[in-house]
Parts: sequence; structure tokens; C-alpha cells
Amino acid sequence: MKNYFCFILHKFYFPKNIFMIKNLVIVESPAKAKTIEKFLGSDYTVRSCFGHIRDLSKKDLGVDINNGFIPKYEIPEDKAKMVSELKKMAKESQVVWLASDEDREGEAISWHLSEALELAKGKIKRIAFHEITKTAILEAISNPRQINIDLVDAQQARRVLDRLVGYELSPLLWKKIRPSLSAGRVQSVAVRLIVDRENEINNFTPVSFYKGSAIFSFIKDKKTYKIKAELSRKFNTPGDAMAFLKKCIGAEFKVKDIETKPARKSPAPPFTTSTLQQEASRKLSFSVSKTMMIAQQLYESGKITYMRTDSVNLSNMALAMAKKEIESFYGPGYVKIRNYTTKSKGAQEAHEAIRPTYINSHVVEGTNDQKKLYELIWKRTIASQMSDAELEKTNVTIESPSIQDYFVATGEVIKFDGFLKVYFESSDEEEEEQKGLLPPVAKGDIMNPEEINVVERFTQQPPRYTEASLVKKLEELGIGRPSTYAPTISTIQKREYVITSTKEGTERKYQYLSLIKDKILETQKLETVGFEKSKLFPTDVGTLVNNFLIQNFENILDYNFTASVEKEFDEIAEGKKAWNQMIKEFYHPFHVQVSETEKTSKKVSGVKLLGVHPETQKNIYAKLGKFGGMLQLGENTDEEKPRFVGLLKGQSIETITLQEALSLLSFPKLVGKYLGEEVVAGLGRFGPYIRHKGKFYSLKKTDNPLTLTIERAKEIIEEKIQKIENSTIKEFSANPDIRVLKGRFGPYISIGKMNYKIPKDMIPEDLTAEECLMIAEKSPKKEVAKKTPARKAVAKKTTKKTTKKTTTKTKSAKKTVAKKASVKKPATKKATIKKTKTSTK
DNA sequence: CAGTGAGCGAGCTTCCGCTTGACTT
Repeated sequence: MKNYFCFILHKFYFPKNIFMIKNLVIVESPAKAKTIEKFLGSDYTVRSCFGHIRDLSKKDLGVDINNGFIPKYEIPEDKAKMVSELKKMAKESQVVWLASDEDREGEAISWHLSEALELAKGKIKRIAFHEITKTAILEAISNPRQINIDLVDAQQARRVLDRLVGYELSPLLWKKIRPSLSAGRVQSVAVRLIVDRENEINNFTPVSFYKGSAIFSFIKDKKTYKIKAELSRKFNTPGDAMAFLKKCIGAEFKVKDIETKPARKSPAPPFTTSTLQQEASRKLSFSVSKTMMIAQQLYESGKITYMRTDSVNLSNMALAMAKKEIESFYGPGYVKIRNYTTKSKGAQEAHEAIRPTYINSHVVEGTNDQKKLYELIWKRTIASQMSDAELEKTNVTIESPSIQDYFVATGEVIKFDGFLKVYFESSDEEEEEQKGLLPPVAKGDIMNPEEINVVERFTQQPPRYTEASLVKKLEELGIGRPSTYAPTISTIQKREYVITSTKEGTERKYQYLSLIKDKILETQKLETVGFEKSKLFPTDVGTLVNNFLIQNFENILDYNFTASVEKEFDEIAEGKKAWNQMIKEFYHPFHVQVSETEKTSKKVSGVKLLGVHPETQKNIYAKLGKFGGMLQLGENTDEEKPRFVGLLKGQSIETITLQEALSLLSFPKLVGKYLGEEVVAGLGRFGPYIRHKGKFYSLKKTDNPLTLTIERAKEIIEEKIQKIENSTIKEFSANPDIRVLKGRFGPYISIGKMNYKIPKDMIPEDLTAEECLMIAEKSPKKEVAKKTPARKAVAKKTTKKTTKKTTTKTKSAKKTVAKKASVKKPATKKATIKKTKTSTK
């Protein structure tokens, strides 16, 4: 009753008050909005704008290059509704607090908001939160400022530069190499790193050397101990190694010296996006995009702080929580509060490091992947505030008067575990042998050489990049941002510049010399080298595009290009330079480069003469075709048409040999007979296949058509027949075209090449052929046919759009629906994870 | 799906950084 009264009073006494909202706060992320609203109380309404709300026009260059490079900004279709809602709310508000992140992009978001929402200057208060805690937020509110237009200009320069580079280079690639390719400041350098590394590997010749070691035994208090020691020097030739062993025959060894040194290890800083991706890759074998997807889930459910950050900083509140946790779980001796400083180039530090929201939650509810990632984040955060580990390193030197060199045995003992109690950071390099405690040796002890070995070792080729190590490298170079590492990696794979693949190792012989009981044994052993799992390999297109770009745009492909333009962006941000002046100085020479290259450079096909076919005497070429690398046998003239064969997975124009080419050209060939009929292996449009009784069977990725046996062929045939049988619910002998099948989304009807949904009230097992035909006739496909030709043209356009959208990123306007269905969200997410998994595999 | 790759020409592709979305053949 009282409320009702108030309402009436309000209505009659303040009719002219048009402000329904006192304070409108706009942040970037909806999850952030939710938390902040709790801290601010009822006078504040918090909304999110979902990142950038305007961008350069998509279909053209979006920059007026003849008029001071004025950008043409548009509100993207999927943001229009949200922006108009914000605009309406802003009109009804007394104050609009623009609380986007405090970095270049965030400042620009605030500026775009002020423009798009038509906010009067006096109504705007610009604030920024570095951490989402009540004190930080209240402090931000009490220190508002205006939009920093210099910083906005630096962002405009960044945006326009990227557009100009991307939209001028890409069309050049369409003309010179093939359609739909792309180039850009970030992606092209990422590809270059991978191609450069591949070249290093191809040009690498391993050099062998010889490494000595020994196992000594000694007796102390009637007990026999053994100790392993490494020789202090390496040998270059087997002769030197042999000469050394000969000297060791009959030699007497004793302990010359024991040296003990204390050592310390410090914990790694808390996670940033890039280090989280690296550790999740090494420790959990997550791909970069999987890590980000799971981190997003944890963030949205309020379990961790924001996951796209380059900062290693923790809030005071987090430090206090960490201290309390460490004290109560491990004791006060384990606490050491540390302030880490960010070292990476171009870091903008708009957020905290990635940490648990509540550090007292050691585990979380959720999927297994969420639990694992959370645990990793929790441990890393806690460890970062723990004391150093204290170690003791011991070196025992063992020598003999008959040899110049000496052996060293090393041991490592942990005196105080400190942060190691919780977390150990892994590295990309091969793990060193765990060193433990040494047996009780003393200076002057006589050491018995049980065996002295010299092993041939080889210098190692540089490793190929993993997704995560590529991110690490990009971050070191200051290229890309936390929000773009994962998308960049998927872009270069989508363009087929790079593939993630596993390379089987090759066998290599090495020498093993062993001195046991005064006798030297010489043996040859085999080892597997060069095995690389889930690494990034350049494709032929990737290599050709990269070579083309380096040849013509070395300045853009330079590893330091981003760093040098970043310097200029900084000058703009400091108000020392006009942004369009900087763009002008860049664009004019760049544009000349583009048009020169367009005129002078020829179309790139990467054609390479491999040799002559011994039977036909025709030339064999390797070159880039529409669908990737291929072989061409014979010339392409009016009189004769050449034969074409696609290359197999793992083969490339760069590295294919004449031998390999000849075996590809020997297809199709007979594998053997099965059930009285020939099994023929061939190389088809979709890769290698086998044919049997007129039916085709694809080979698995792991199958090599060159070495396929008839036994394996039988397996493949049987497996496929089995699979079809398993997925068939019903067949009709009268009409073999109609089948009821089990699919990914449940049962469906297949007639010829068309598929139809089964109505919910019908049982798939009970369907008759007639019913199937009826369902087919009634199916929604008819609706499309019903459309008039005039509408068809429009429909065509929209369907094209939607199919395109579903293949890339599905965006829809069903925001409210999605929000309401948020309880069901995890399930749908799972489904999409599965989907992407199967499609990438 | 299944041994592609002609030639013509219309119409399309493309960047980097902020954010989250999502329901089927």
C-alpha cells in the first residue's frame, strides 16, 4: 500500500523527470556487468556492449584514401539491436559511465559508444576498473575522466593500418595465386614463422659427436653402491672416442672432489592468456582454442577472472586470499607475497592475471575439462605466492691419473620444497633426467669402473611449432593480442597455409662403444628420431604465399614490423603525431608496392620439373593446382592433355622426389582379390580409396596407399559394410532407394540423395515404404519449391548467407532466447565442441 | 561423394581486435 502511494506521489509530483535511470554503466562483457551491478547498488544500472560496437565498412576498403583517410564506420548487423537499446537507455539516464577497458581498444569502444549513442559530453563519465573488486570499482567511480582522444586516434591508426594491409594484399593473392586467400599483419608473420622453421629443418644436417659416461661402484661399510657419472668432454670422431676408452683400460679412479652448492628455484608468475595456453597444451594436451573455450565457461560461471589478459598482476584482495590459503594449508613458512611485472612487448594490462575468483575454492563443479583447467589455474596462482624452493646441488668429480678428462656425478636434493609442493612449470625442451640423492661418497674414495660407455649422439634439428609455442613466439615478438591468438591459429589453418599433423620418426643408426672388464665392445644400435606429435607444418599454398609475400613485401613480413608501427601508435597516443599523417606516410609507398607487384609479378604455381617418366618419356611436374599440390605427367598443349594426380597427405611440392612421384603415377593398381573380385587402390578426388565390386571405400588417414596390403583392404571393406548395417534401421526390398537410417541427430529417412526428418509421432522401426514417400513429400523442402521465382532470388541470397554463417560462426539475433535458455547452455556447448572436434580431425 | 585441374566470365573472397553465440541432415 505504501509503495503504491509512493508510485502515485512520484507520478504526480515529478511528471517532468524524464530520467528513469540515474546512472547507466556500460562495460564490455556481460559477465562483468553482472558482478559489478552487485557492488554498485540500485542507483546504477549496468549493461554490456559486447566489445566493439562499430567497425569499418565490410564490403569495401572502408577508408577514404583520398580524403585524409577518414574511416567509414558502421554498426554491424548483429549489434544493431543492442546498440539501439543502449541508445534508448542512455537517453533516459542522467549520467552514462563508460567503463570499457583502459587500453587502446577499450578507449576506442568508449568513443564509439559516445558517438553511436549520441551522448552529450557533459553526460559522459569515463572510468576503468583494473580489477573487479568492490574497492577498485568504488575508487574508479570517484575518479571519472573524459575520453582520451589521442588514445582513440592510436586505435584508429591501428585499425586502419590493418585494414589497408589486409584488404590490399589479399586481392593480390587472389590474382596471383588463388581465390579466397588472405594476408595480414599478424597472420602472415605467423605463417612465416612456420615456413622459416620448416626451411631450417630441411636445411639441417645433423652432426654426430661422442658422449662418454660411466657407472662406478664402491664399497662403504660393507655395502656396495653404484654411481653414474658423465665425462667432462665430448669427442668429435669415433677414433678419439676409441683412443679414450683404450686409455681407460686398467685405469684407477678415485673421488677427487665433492662440491655442494645451495640453489633456489622461484615460482612462475600467475597465468596470462599466452602462458595458460602453453601450460594447458603441455600439461593437459589442450589445443589453444579448447583452452580458451573452457576458460570462457569458467569465467562465465564466475569461477575465474577474465581469461584474455596480458597482465601478471594480482589484486590486493587476491593476494590476501592467497596468503590466507597458503598459511592454513601449508603453514606460514610457505608464504611469500610477490609482485610480478609484465615483460612481454606491447602489453596493455587492462585486466588482472588469470586467477580463481575465490582462491579458497580448491576445486570446482563442472565437466572434467573444467575441473582440470581450474586446478591448473588454482595451483599456478597459489604457487606464485609461495616461497622459493631450496635445493642442494652436489657435484662429485672422479678422476684417474691415466686420463686427462674427468667424470662428474651430479645430485640434487630438495631441502625445502616451497612452491614445488603445489606446482611445477613444464617446458618445451625435453625433460632432463631427474637427479636424486647421491650415495654416500667421500673425497679420496676408490671408484671401480663397472662400465665406461661412449655413445654417438647427434645435434638436434629445431622443433616444429605447436599451436602453443607459436603463440609464445608471437607474444615475444609483440604480434597479436590475447583475444586473437586462438583465432589467428584457426585462420591460418582455415586458409590451408598450415596444418596440424604428426610426423612419424625415422630410424637412425648410432655407435655404442663400451668398456667392460677391460674389453671394448663396439655395437651399432637403432633409435627413432624426428617423431613430432601435433605440430604445425606449412602446406604448399602456405609456402608459396609466404615466398611471394617475402619477395614483394619484405617490410610487412618483417618480424619487427609490428614493433615499429606500435612505436608510432604510442607517439599518436601521446599526442605527438596525427594518426592520419602516420597512415599517409605508410600507405603511399605501400600502395605503390602493391600496384608494382600487380603489374610485374607473374602468376605463381610453384611448378617444378621432377624428371622424366621412364616408360612414357614424358616430363613429370609438381605444381599447385586448385585443390592443392599435384603431379602433371606430360605437357598441357592442344594435341595432348596431361595426366594429373593429387599429392598424398604429408607430401609437398617442396620435398617430393621423383621416386615418390613415380609411385603415385603407378596408380590405380591391383591390391589383391577378395571374395573372388579384384580390389583396386586408386587416388581420387577425396584422397586415396579402394574399389571392390564397383563400390568405393576411403582409406583412413593412417593408411598408406603405397603399402596397402590385401588384409588391411579386407578390414576396411568389412568395417564399412558393418557400419552401414549398424546405421540402417530399415530397408525395403521393393524399393532399395528408400532407407531408414540412424544419423548423428537421430533416425532419418534417406531417399536417393535426399534426407528427410521423421515426424515425432512416428516410430522409425515401423515405417513402411509408402509412409516414407509420404513424409518426403510433406517435408519442408516443398515450402522452398512453393516460393515464387521473384522471391527465390531473395531467398537465394539469404540462404547463401546463412549457410556461410553456419560454416564460420553462427550469429543470430535470438539474444533473449539464448539468455533464457542459459540453464541448458552447457549441453549445447558440449554438442558444438564435439562438432568442431570431428570436423577438424 | 569417387580417376578434379579446359576456358569464359559474373560474383565472391580478404584484415585485426573487442565480445558472445549455438538447436542441425
